[in-house]
Amino acid sequence: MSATYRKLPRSFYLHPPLRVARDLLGTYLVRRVGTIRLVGKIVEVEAYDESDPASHSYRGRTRRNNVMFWKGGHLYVYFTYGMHFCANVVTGLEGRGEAVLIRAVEPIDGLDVMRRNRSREKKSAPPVNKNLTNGPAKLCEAFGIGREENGTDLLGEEIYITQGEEIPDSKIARSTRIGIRNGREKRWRFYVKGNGWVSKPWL
DNA sequence: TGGACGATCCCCT
DNA sequence: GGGGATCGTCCAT
Repeated sequence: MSATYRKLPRSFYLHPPLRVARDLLGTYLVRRVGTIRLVGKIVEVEAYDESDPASHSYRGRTRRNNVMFWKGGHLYVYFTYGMHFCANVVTGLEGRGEAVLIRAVEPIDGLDVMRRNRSREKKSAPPVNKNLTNGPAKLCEAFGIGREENGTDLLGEEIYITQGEEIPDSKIARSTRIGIRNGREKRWRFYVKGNGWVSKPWL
């Protein structure tokens, strides 16, 4: 791969979640399973930290949220609503309880496998069905991310993030976060303006 | 030990 | 636009 697509170094993740959230927009999430390579451009994210009543880490470290307290650059995957998984990028130093939820990606490579993984998806409108990856649980299903991927080191070979497209500030929108009660006033959601895979472009 | 609820999605009306 | 699916986690009893 060219220099443009270099894997993000550990140092990228060792910053507060608001900064990492913004910087993640335009980067490429990569999943490798054998010879298969799935790639999606990150277009929507949300930040969470330990002082934040909406965060899983708010009430301290537990078995469920343990990975959130690891050092930046790991994947925190949680199970919710009895049937869905969501993936977060852990940020900051060891012990801080910070993460960035990946809410949407634009499919770049491996779309046939993503469609197969999203088996419940019935209608497929050409050229690409945005329904494939325009939500946090949808993209996990498309990328085959579940319980077993919790704690994955993003500097490894299985799941990682590379540099991608530079998104200028003028193309970044900011809003309150989706689907939470406590801490709903915080505008800690970031997304790429006009991108067709953003989950709720009107918010 | 039990019950309420959740960083969601999909189908039905 | 609304509700059901479905279960791990947390907190109150």
